[in-house]
Amino acid sequence: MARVAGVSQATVSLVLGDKWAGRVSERTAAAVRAAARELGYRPNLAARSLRLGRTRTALLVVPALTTEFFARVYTGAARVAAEGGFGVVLYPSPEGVGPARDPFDSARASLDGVIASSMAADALAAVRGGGLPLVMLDSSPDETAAAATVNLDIADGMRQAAGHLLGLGHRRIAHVAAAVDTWTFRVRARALAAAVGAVPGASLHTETAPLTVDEGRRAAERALTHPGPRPTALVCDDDILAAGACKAARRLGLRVPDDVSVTGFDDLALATAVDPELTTVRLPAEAVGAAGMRALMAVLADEPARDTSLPVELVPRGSTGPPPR
Amino acid sequence: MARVAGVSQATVSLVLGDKWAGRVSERTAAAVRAAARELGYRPNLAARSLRLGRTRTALLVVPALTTEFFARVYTGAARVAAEGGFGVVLYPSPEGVGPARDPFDSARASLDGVIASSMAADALAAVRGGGLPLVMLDSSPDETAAAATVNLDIADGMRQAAGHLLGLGHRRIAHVAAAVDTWTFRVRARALAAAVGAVPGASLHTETAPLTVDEGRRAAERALTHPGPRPTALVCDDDILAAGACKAARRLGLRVPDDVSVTGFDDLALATAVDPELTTVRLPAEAVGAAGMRALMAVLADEPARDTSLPVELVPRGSTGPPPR
DNA sequence: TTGAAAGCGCTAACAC
DNA sequence: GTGTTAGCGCTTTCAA
Repeated sequence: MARVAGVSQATVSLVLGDKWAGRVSERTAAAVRAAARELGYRPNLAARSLRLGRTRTALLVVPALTTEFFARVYTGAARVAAEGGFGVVLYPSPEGVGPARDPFDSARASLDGVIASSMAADALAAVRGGGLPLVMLDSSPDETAAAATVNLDIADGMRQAAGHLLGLGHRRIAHVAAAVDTWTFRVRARALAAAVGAVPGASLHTETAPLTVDEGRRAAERALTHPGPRPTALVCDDDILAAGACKAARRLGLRVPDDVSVTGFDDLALATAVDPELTTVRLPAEAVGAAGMRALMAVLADEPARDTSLPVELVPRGSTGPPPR
Repeated sequence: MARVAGVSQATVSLVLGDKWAGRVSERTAAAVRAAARELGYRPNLAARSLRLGRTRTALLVVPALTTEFFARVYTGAARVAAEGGFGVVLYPSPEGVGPARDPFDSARASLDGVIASSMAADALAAVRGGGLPLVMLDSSPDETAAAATVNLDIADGMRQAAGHLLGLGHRRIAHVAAAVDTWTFRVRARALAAAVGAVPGASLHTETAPLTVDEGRRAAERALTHPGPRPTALVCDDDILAAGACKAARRLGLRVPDDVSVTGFDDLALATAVDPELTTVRLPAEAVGAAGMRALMAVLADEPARDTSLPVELVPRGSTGPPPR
């Protein structure tokens, strides 16, 4: 552009790169900017990346975007990235995008770093060995390969949910657990077991289900029709399962929360779309994405990226109440 | 890489680019591939883009990903893109990602083309004038700026929904309409009015609401408490609004579908998460994204990209039934 | 304060 | 069949 528009060539780079401290006269700088605006000039990113060897682009590895939770993680990451002049490309693992087996190929960009959810474990193998800085989301804090981790205080969230139910007087509790072998769900199971185990006379039964409404319903039906006294509370590993659990209860002629209480996890839009609204543990999804991106940018800038832990919060709503009788 | 690993340099390009028809010996080709695998060689995309002047990257402009519908559109587009060696970057307009006002900047990539939802109209202004091939999704078919359009037969969907209710005997119908001034919603209103108007004795009342559960509930409450005989069916512009409408009915002590029928639009996961499950019009979101990407790739290849229209389908479920008495 | 020149890694035309 | 070469648009010394 420059060569035509005004004065020089390298000068343009300096001006547009805000690196003209005392190297370019105010006059020429202004001229350059004017010309740039006039021509609608956009520096060629490919050339810049080639020259710099950095792309200012991060890869976000998530298990399918169609889960609102990860869509929100993306949103948070993208916001922070944009503020820092970075971009984010997505690698939705298996089910989502089909045959794009290679993350470095699926994203048509060279990458500076990777942010990965622990739930996309299978895709992680491919990412490892890329030699790129890696930030792990919601994973075991002693994750070794990661340059930094962003964690949610999942255990505390589950303690809050359990405490809420136990405080209401529930003693027979069933866990509708996600059939996903991942740190975050293992923590939920462990924290719930610990909380229930600490209360004399309280008992816990577990059913597992893939993360769909229908499977959640089936698992909840199993829990509610299991031989022996019926549980009075269903603790579900996420809101999707909880929605299924509510349907199960209703199918069995039970009212929520009068006959059985139900709790979820995540606080998706779904939680307030169902009736009664779900008591659930709110996970700050956007904050997770934002913190992940911030951590990655810090690592890339050789700043110390300390591990982050984000608090979570129980949101009591209509799906829980005292046990019957 | 090549220079070190085996024989030459340009040869590598030919082999890895699958352009060695009768120009490279089978032996050397094999050698190159072996070396590439050994070194874990990845061609530098930035350099390739720079050389080629094309990036094999498309921009998808959507209004916020956190709507499951657009997450699915993205998934479909990404799948087709990956199959064709393309990439997709996202530009979620306003609310989603904050200050990334410039789509060409927000996506840290140079772009070959743009796929835009008509619902992201505000962002479109920025995209226009980029001089890039543009594919419009779910927009007015006589959209001029677009090189191709992918449409849903929204009008037919609404006719099916209206026909379903009218066939069940409903005559007092209320439209819970999206407060979004966009082609797709204007079509819904028009098609519904036409269908109801064609039946003697049938009447239509309209309330509008922003696309949230809560606003849907409020609008439905207004519709159900409006002076005069109560509507027996609520036709909602999407599933989110329909979920709100169900809550409204229940708050007013009305049963769904015994006292009032409710229909949605989209067939999100939400539609089967609520109880009763929503009768709704299924929009093939992934197919929209896929068709959009296919059309864009065709345009970029100078192939004739004819406009596409995708059929939609009513899915009758538990939220509709005959009117009371 | 500005310009000239090199080179990032790749592809395509051309020479051998 | 294979190697040489030029050049994509940018940033960054280095000279002027």
